[in-house]
Amino acid sequence: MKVITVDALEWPDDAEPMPSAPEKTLERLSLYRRLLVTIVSDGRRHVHSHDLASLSGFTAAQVRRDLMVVGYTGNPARGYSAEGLVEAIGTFLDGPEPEAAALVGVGNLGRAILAYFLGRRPGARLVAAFDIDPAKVGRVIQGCRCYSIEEVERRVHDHGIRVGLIAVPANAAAGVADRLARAGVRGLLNFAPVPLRAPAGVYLEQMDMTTWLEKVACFARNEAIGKDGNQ
Amino acid sequence: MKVITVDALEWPDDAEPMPSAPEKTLERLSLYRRLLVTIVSDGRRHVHSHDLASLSGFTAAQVRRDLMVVGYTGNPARGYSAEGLVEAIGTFLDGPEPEAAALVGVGNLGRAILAYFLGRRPGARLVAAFDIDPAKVGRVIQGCRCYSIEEVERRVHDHGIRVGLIAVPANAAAGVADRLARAGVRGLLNFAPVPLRAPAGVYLEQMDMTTWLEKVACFARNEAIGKDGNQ
DNA sequence: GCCTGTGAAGCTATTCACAGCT
DNA sequence: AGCTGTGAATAGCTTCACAGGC
Repeated sequence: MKVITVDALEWPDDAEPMPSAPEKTLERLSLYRRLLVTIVSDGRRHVHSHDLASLSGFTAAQVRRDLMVVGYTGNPARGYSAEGLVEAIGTFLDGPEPEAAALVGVGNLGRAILAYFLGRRPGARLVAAFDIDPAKVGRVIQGCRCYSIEEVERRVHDHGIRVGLIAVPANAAAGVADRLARAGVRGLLNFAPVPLRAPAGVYLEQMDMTTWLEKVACFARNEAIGKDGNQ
Repeated sequence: MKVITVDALEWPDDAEPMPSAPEKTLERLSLYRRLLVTIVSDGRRHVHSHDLASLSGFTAAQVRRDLMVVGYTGNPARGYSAEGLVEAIGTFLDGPEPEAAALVGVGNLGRAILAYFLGRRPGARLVAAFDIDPAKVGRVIQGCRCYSIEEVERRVHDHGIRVGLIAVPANAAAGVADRLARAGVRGLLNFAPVPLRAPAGVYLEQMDMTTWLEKVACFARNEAIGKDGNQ
């Protein structure tokens, strides 16, 4: 539905209590937060939009726009409180508490993913991993307990998992996506090299490395310009 | 620079012999190609835009627009020749021959990346891997020979490598990006969990898993709608 | 003076809709 | 009847530019 008056401009009608924003904005917010965390741990108390801009590679205007959607308001003299912003972005992105997530497929890629998130504490915690290989079941791999895929429904329910990462071979991916969706997962990150059709009501993000590689190769070939790479 | 007449609309002025297109289009083309390859190997000779649409999850109009930029023209009765399209997209994306690419960092993630591309033949071939760990140097890992990072300049030059994949720890990433750029690489795919500033003239793609996870988590929390996930 | 917050303008991307072909 | 190719319309995103505050 269209928005009519200037002041109702904020969210499209259906009066959700909690926020939502353009995908791109969400992505940038996620990055700002991480930059801010390091700023805070460096002992700085305040940041200006152009600080975040130069750290992130976006423009200052863009940064301010993005911060508008989280509703955190700075101060012309001092800028934004770094800590305050981290918290504001946190409640915006994560809500009251970070989501629980599960990884399916503990092969090469799966282990790399676990290692990647080990020690980081993003807006989601990897609380369980699943695999069919009995040799992996029961072990703790990169700090994450591995269960049999057969337990997926029960554990998704018990842990309140709403996010699933798929890192299984191509031919198994669609089945896993379905099974996760049926178990109650609402968001999927697919690392398998096949395009998945998102089950109804679940948000699907495709991690398509082949596409990215080909895109970069294409730009590399044609006098690369774009994104940050100026000129 | 602006484009003036209707018929000059094709490419912005500076008369490059070879193509260029919006990033998003490139991404979709890459996917179409892979879908087409499986269509061809299933023995089908022709496809319609809506076939590609339903396989890829985009709209038929979108597919046709994208194919416009590669300049391949179909036929109202039969649609597009599947083989012809694969080839047309191939020459558009890859040019005369696929780019040579190098991976830096053969840890968990690096190995997973090698495994991922092993056997696939996308628009770039992984022809060399580099690491500082002497234990890895000289070995062949997932079908790819591993060299000392010290050889990077020489090998990049010798193999004509123009694409680099960075899979080193966060603190080493910026240095590696610089070194690759200085050695002549024109496109970078960064898997390290830090935002890199692209060296002048090189195209940089950030593989930011944390961002993606947080985005998916955010949508999962908020009655997920978006992308494909209908309703 | 330099910063934030934000309407308004400018771009880019997607979708519509239809002429032309078979 | 159903498809492609494509101008025109729409929607979405980013940048500009400036009012208002310290």
